[in-house]
Amino acid sequence: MASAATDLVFRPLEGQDALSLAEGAYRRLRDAIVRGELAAGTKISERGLALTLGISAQPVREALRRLEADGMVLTQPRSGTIVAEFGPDRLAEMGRIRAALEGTAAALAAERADDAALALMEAQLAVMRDATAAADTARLAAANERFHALVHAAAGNAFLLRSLTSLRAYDHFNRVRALESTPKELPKALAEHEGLVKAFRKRDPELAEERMRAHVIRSLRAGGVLKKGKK
Amino acid sequence: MASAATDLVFRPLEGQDALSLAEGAYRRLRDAIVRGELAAGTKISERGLALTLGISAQPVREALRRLEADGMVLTQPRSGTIVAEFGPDRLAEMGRIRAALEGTAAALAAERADDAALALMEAQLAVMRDATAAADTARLAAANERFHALVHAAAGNAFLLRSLTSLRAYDHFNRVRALESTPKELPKALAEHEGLVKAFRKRDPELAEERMRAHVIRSLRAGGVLKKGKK
DNA sequence: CATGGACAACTGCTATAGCAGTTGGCAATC
DNA sequence: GATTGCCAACTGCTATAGCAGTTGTCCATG
Repeated sequence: MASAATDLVFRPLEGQDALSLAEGAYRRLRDAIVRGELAAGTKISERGLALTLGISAQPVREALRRLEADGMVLTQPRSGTIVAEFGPDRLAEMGRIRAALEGTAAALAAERADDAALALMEAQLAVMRDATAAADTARLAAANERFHALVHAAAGNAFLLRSLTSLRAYDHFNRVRALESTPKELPKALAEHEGLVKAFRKRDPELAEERMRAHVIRSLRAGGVLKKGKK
Repeated sequence: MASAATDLVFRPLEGQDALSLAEGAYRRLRDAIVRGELAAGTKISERGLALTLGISAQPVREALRRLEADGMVLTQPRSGTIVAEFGPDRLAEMGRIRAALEGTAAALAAERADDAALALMEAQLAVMRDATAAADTARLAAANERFHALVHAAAGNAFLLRSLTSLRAYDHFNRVRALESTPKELPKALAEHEGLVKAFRKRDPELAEERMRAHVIRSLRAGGVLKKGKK
């Protein structure tokens, strides 16, 4: 019998297809997991998945190792790999980890971002102002993503970039929800982003770190990932 | 001609040898890099390294992917892999990232550590008290390592554990240095550890996070990784 | 001497095959 | 009926071979 994942219909990868098969398999699997198409506890077989995806077992294995590092699957050596669970507690953990790392990234960005990078951020701010005024949540979400990516790039640390990219996936659970939750949420987030860039302009790492941290935590609360009472 | 890494003599792996070849290759390479035996910019070939280690190319490749995630090597697709550089700036970055993640781990540990885990930590504290009194830096370093590992385990997050384990490797650059630097350093670190456990006992995540963060940052300053003036 | 251009020797990446543990069920035994 | 041992069908892991890009060198050409 083939793996339980065999039945799954994976959505094709959009955008550039020049990716390696391992990278493609990683993204497909990651997306399938966060979308709930692969329930927690589902057994995953390297061979079975390779058959489903129409590729060899090696790239699949590589993808699974990355997912394991991301905390999305658990591998028992010589036994099997299963999809990890994503209860509220775990999502809250990942959110707090992300807040800490985003804060560090902001601190580094405040020290290093050059004028070109800051200009790009401000360009995204302009887009976000428009989208906020128009209440265009889809456009806003995209601009928000690009803004944070610019900060990560400005930080200029490979480990940090990689970690934050991995953590971003967990955000899919509540991203749209957070933006649509409250009418007050949109302008509040915009103001925080603007304050962030001001901190960058002032070259104030500590201020930038604290603001980014607070921003992420508050947005997580708005999405219900973090409880109101707790830090 | 074989790779430049071929000449290297790798130290055998101590302890358990039941590890997978990929895991073994990862540790060997990581240690060789942090020890400076593989200079920055050194070209690494999957095949060449496999030949040197006497294993196949697949485990080597897997090790290199992990090292890339750790920020220790850079891989240009279809071109080559080289050892990354570790200037003072980069080490400072990694230290700040580690401080942030250790802080989050401490916060989670404060919420979840049960009596058994706390007892284990206090057992390590006792060892550290002895070692500090005897100025036995080697014993102290080992106990210190175990103590932090206990905190990471108590946090109970796979991603966090993996990340901190990776970051720990960077600490090799200055670990011994930090402990031997000042006579005042040892008792100071001990006091901080004790304060940390008290915060755990009080179930105060915010206090634990702040104390852990301050502890890591101060120890990094003692080792010269972070400048005195900066955060 | 400077300049392309092709070829050979790399590189990372993927496919196939087979090894060695682990697991679960079925049959023989108590 | 409960228990134990065994065997077949898995599992992740590793080895070998070959693909497809990239790179540098050497020779022909201007």
